[in-house]
Amino acid sequence: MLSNVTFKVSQSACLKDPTESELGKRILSESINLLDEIGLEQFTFKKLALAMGSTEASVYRYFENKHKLLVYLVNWYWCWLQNRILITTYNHSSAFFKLETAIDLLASPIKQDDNFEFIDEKKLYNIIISEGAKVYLVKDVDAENNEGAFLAYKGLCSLISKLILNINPKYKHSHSLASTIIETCHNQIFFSEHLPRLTDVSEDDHESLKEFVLHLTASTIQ
Amino acid sequence: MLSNVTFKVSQSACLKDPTESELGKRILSESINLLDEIGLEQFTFKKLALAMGSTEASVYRYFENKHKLLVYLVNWYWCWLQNRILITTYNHSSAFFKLETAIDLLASPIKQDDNFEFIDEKKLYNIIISEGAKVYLVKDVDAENNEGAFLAYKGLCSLISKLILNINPKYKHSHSLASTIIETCHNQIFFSEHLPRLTDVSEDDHESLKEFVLHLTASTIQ
Amino acid sequence: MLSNVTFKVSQSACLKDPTESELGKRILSESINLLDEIGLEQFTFKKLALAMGSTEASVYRYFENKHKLLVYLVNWYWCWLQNRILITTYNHSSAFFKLETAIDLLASPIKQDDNFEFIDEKKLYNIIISEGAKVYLVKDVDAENNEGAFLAYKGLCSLISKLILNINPKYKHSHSLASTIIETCHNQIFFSEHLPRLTDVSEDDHESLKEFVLHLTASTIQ
Amino acid sequence: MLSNVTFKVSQSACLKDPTESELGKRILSESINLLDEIGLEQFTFKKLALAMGSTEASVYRYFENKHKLLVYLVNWYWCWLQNRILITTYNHSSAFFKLETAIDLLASPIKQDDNFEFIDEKKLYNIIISEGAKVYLVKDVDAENNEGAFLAYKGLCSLISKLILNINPKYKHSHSLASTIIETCHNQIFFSEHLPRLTDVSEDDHESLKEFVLHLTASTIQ
DNA sequence: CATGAATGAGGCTTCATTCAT
DNA sequence: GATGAATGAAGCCTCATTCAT
Repeated sequence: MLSNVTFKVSQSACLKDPTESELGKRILSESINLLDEIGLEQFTFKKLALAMGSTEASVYRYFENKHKLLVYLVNWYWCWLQNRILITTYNHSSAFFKLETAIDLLASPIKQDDNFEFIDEKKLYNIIISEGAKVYLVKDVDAENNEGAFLAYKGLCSLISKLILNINPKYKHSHSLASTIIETCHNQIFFSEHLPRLTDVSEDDHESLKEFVLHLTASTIQ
Repeated sequence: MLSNVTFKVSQSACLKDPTESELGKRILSESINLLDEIGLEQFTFKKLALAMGSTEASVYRYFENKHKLLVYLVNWYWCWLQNRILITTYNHSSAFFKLETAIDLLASPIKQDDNFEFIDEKKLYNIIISEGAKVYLVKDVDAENNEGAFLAYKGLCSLISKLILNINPKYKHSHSLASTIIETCHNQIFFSEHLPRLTDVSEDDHESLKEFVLHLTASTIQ
Repeated sequence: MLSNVTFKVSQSACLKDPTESELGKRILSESINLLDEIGLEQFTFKKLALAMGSTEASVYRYFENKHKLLVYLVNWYWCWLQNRILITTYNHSSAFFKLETAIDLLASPIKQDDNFEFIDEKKLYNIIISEGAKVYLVKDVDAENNEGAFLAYKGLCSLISKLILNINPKYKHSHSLASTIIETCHNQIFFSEHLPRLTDVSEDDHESLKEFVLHLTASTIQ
Repeated sequence: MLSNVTFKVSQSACLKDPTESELGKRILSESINLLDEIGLEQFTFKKLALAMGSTEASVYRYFENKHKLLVYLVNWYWCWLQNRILITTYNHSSAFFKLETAIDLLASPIKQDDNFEFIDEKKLYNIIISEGAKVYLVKDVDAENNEGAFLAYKGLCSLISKLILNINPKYKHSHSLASTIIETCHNQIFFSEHLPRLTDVSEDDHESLKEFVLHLTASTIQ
């Protein structure tokens, strides 16, 4: 069954694979709850450990620091999304349909996925929207990049870029457009929830967001 | 003289207007240096005070915390930009030219402006690109919004939105497109410097960035 | 009055001169109590702050870490001793008497000195004996040496070395003998208290220690 | 064969004889490497386990803590040295030659000894010089003494003391002189490497060190 | 016997802030 | 108004140790 396809998140973000132990999975699920609730700035391993009924030291066995933990979660999302796009478009040949599917998935909350019962997809989507950009907006982005922290993002971007080029092989800015599509989907949702005067999208109106991004994309590629 | 047009940054971000004292101006100029150098996460009032040859207590007279200081600086940029767009397009009637001018200004480093000798515009532009989004990607964005922290961003967005509507009064997503233009300009520069596989723009190739954004904008509006 | 002669301990060991504030003096006197009581390994700034009724943060304003604090105290001793030797031998011309005086002072507990009411000289002497060598027996001894951490020891050693050369200008190992005298005095007291089979000196029998060291010194120089 | 003479290090320092298993020998050899490299303060069982490719728990089966491990290594040195002195002087009758041999061995790096291929003698000698005193300069020296932690040092001291008394049976401070000889040899080497103004011995000039100590010893005994 | 996982405790350090001058 | 000193709280991290296999 295709939906059973699984994936490995880059191990560079963690010291020990959290999906391979009960404690590790609890770290993931509780950190998603806590990040969603209090945000990255207020999030600490001490609070996480308290919420989990464990200790900071135990968390440190899995993740060097909270930034690495966020990198892991965001990578999980990027991997999951790329996977989803591939699965959903598997039997289709229309490049346009594939691109539409990608935008659809980007603009909608993560579908609950029973393969990952330790991930609350709705909350993780909120984290992506509110904290996602912070994985790269840091001073040592270059060092982290060298460690492969953004390979999944690049993979996703490359996938979308190829769909764009399938539609119009002569389009010059396929990578830029791909990353713009990704960032815009998340940004516009954030704005719709918190700064409505920066968007025309209403809160939870994912259809409208999709329409905006799809029209922008289609127009740009011609 | 038009170039003498000045502006007031929203006072909600600061306890005391930093432009009205020598110390205040030194806080602004040194914090720009330091933020550019070490980034927001590593930036503290202690380090700032040390760099200034002053004390933390003195900084606290002007800004409640480092986040408010960043809000002040980013607001300064938004005000300055809106101002620049207005000045540069003052004598022109073409809506398209005006929009092109806005994109040009967004995609280029801030021009050194002798009215603000305490601002190093090149460094501030770097800060906008690397740290700008962090002013709103916080848990208490709604509270800050109520205090008016983002009025300047909304003003800028509204200005661009109107230019869009001047060109095509029927376009449905003028605000979304406006904020997308703004965010994309900054994002693509960041990617060009740190994550080149997410963009087609080369480092410092502002012309190429402009071309991408302008084409995207024009295509989208029709 | 000669006995009023004072001195400044090298400031490289501290961030802020502890003798110039009440808090600083309390740090010195309480750290002497605590180091004497529990030893360097068990000593922490947290315990010191607790004993002082203050906070770790306050201690950190004066000393970077416990090692620097020990360096300060040991330097204080070396300065005090050199001073004492100079004062006590001021009016004398016999080099041999001077050397005898130096050994006498090295082999005896520090005399209570009213110029430094915040120093418990008896306890500081215990610290010198038990912890003194640890100021240089560390991996970054070379870096600390460059910062001048051992200038006072070198000064003391140089003083004794000169006394040796006054007695026998042809003696080849005056510096080695000087440092041997210093270290031996402290070592033998430690052994007399804890490992009596390594010494012939009985506990608190400073006369016997003096006799041993003086005889060794005199014989060696001839 | 005399050179095959072996010895047992006091078992009080360890929970399980490290020389009787492969893992135990690797603990010894890797801890010598690591102590030489980073010093006792920075040394932890975690780092040791990492360097060995083993786990902290495994190390704990052999040694209670890093201090006990150091005690073991230093005792090994003391036993080895006493052994060496005995072997080297076995066929000789001159007490003076024997004392000279002892000083020679104390003042020189440990000779590589093929009976102990898991001991890097050069590095162990460095550890003795830099960390040796720390085995007794601790608060619970008396308790450790009762457990027999310093029997080997006392044995070595007693041996040298007897050589001294062989030369001059009336000398009053043979134990003090013996411990002074031992400590001075190590101290002067440390000074020659790190604090040259405290010694006349040049780095690696073991001949000069021997000359100094031998002259001091001979003069003192008469 | 050896190991991998987990943890309680505490170390060191800095932050953000207040107080007194 | 500006500053220097002090501090409470908390962050981040590591250590030493135990447990279960």
